[in-house]
Amino acid sequence: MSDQTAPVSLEEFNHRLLEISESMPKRLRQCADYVAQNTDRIAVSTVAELSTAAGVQPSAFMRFCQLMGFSGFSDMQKMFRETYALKWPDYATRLDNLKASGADSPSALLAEFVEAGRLSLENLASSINPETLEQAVDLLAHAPMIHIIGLRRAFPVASYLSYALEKMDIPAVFHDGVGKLNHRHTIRKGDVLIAITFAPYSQETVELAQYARGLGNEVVAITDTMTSPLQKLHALNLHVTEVDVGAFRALSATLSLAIALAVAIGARRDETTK
Amino acid sequence: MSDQTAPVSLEEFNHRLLEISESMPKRLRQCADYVAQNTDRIAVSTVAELSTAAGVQPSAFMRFCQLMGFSGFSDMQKMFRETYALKWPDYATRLDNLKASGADSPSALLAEFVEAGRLSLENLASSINPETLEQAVDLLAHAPMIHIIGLRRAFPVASYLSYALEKMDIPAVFHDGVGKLNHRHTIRKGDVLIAITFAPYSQETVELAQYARGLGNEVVAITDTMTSPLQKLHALNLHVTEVDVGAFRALSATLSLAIALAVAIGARRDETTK
DNA sequence: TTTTTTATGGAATAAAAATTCCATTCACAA
DNA sequence: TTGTGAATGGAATTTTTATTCCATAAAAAA
Repeated sequence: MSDQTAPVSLEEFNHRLLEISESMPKRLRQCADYVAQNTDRIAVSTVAELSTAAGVQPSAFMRFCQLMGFSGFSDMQKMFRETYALKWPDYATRLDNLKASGADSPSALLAEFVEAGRLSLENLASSINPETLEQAVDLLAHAPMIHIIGLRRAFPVASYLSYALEKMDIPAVFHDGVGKLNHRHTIRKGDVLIAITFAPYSQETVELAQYARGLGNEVVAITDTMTSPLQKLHALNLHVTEVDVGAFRALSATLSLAIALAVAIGARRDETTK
Repeated sequence: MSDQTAPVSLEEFNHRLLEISESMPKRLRQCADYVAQNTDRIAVSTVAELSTAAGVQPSAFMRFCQLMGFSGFSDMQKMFRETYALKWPDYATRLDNLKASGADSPSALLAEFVEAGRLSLENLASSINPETLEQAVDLLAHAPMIHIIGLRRAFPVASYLSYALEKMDIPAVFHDGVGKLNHRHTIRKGDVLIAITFAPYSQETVELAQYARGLGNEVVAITDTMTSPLQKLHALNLHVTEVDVGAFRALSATLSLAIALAVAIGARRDETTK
């Protein structure tokens, strides 16, 4: 079977997986990759299910189990079923555990950000107005070119938006501020600007929005309060409230909104080109 | 078998259990009691195991399953295996409202990303090992300089990390790849590199990590699977599994981890300078 | 007490799943 | 190109697990 003794814990399992997945042939590598991403499914699935999901034959999955040091699938599954009980205390308990490591330990802090993220996402789900979102998507899907600006704290959001649009082959200019170079002259009639900014509002972002508006272009704003300076410009406002942890925020909700916006634009454009 | 339709969720199951366990004969009551206390075992056990543990015959357990409204044990187990991973609570209703706007409307899409984000955060809370995180913070808090790299999809994470560290006056170099300029020579003895990359792993990130490791520097990796190439470098691995929506992911969990890491480093440094 | 209904245990059977085996394909070296 | 060994797919077989059935025991009703 195998020259090595079988892993008896998740750590050992992962270690072994890493060690040998490099040198595996194609099909077995597929198993390794699938297993690495879906470790939690092993305890509750059959070889047939797993092998199908991984895109291989049951017998190939079998060989994978043996390479991992187990006598077969059942043997491997046994390990997962046993260790599974330990990971089960539910989410609330787990958060408590993280926090328990000490009032200001890194894991307690992480737990707070996770909580804040969850709350922000819930807020987002209830506060976003489907019609406004719809309008924004419609506007952006028909724009010959989309311009994106977001600096400082909003920079990650802007860059992710650019990444997503680029992936979908949607023409977009990212006004990233590198070298203080200004790309404002790339804005043409009919183009739409996505401006992302949070208090304290960044000067450059507000100015670019004003400039675009001055040319008669539409502006979609992703911002945090109703009193944002972008409001005055009659920009189409997508309003996100993030829950802070101290002076920091995790941006979970803002990023989710951004990526949803991007994918929706992509989908809409596909429809209209058909 | 049963006049009633089978429960399709944990709530329904518990409700049913409560409702009928009163009127059950001795052995079946034993089953009900055992199941009420060990609900989590159902998905990963056989009838034989469960009936033994409950102190009854397999056939008795069988009858119990049927009384609960299932066609048999397999049918009941199926429900538990399916709900095993996804047991998100009742804000689901609000999401349903968003989805109601139409199957592929922007708000339905947003709802999916919100769900995915929440799941990812829950995964993060359970999969992060407090000790590993602690080690990473310790390492980074004592570094004379922190280097950060993360490109493509990981770029927003890297940039947010840089932003947060800068806000806290922690010396950091962001290897942002602008102009393909390479800042690798700024890495000095004792510096620590934070490398962020997800499949498909970006060449530049892996190379910088290898370079740093070659100089004898520590590397903290934020990555998605156990088979990441950074694993081989014996980097300190912080492992995040994001739930995808189609080909896209919202980065909620990764960003939360990043910001928690940054703030923890800041806090730790304040302590030690006192 | 006797009869009837209900519950129970355990063995027999059916179904499903794991595992093995072998013919075929593929990849590499000669 | 041809030969050789490794890798793969799929069907056959074995093992495990679920399910049914029925004889017996217990409880309830007559």
